[in-house]
Amino acid sequence: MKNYNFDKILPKLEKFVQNLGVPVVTRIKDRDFDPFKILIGTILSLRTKDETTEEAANRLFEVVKTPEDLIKLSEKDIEKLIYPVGFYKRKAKQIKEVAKTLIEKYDGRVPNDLEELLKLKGVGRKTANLVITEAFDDYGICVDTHVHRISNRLGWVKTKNPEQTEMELRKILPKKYWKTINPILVTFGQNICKPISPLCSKCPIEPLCPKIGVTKSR
DNA sequence: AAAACGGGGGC
DNA sequence: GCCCCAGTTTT
Repeated sequence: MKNYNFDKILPKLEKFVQNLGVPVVTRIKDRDFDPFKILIGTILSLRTKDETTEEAANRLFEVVKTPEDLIKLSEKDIEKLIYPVGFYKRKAKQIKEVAKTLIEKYDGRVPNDLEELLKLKGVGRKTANLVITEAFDDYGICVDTHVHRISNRLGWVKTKNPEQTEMELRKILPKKYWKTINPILVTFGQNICKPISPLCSKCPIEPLCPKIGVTKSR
């Protein structure tokens, strides 16, 4: 059995990011733990900065509380509400279609099921797993580019895309870390273990890191 | 000035 | 597997 050092690394990183002086990224602020708002907010957040997402989500949710509210709006109206986010035209179309599907197939509710979530337009593995962990407090592993990159650098996995990373982590990562690995590694990845020129000299787990694929500079 | 960026869809 | 998307920040 390979020694992944999860119990050495993850608790240490969790403490480290908590003491960084920046908020630990959760990607979900206060959405009243409403699965619908969490799902829609997550779609809006794709490839978009947190503050921008928040601005758009707050505007949208002032008007829209339920899938029924959302399908009443035209795509143009939705575009205006969510405007600052990237891909706003596509996202406006997607979230309206998601709302329609929720009403037609799921009685207006968000399913707590990975496969069902993945059927929704605009929902991929990252979004679906985030909804499962955040909205339902259930077991999922949300693999974004940070989790993917760092899992490879640390030698936990040897994969070339996030889906493969998720599948490998499902086999090797203790369940107690499934929910927290994303916020921990995202915050760590933004501040220390960056894609290019990572700050290894400031890294608390540097001695444990084989630095696979780490590029000092371009 | 390029490239990257907190993915996902369509092909 | 490859290409596109939209606007901002890094390099």
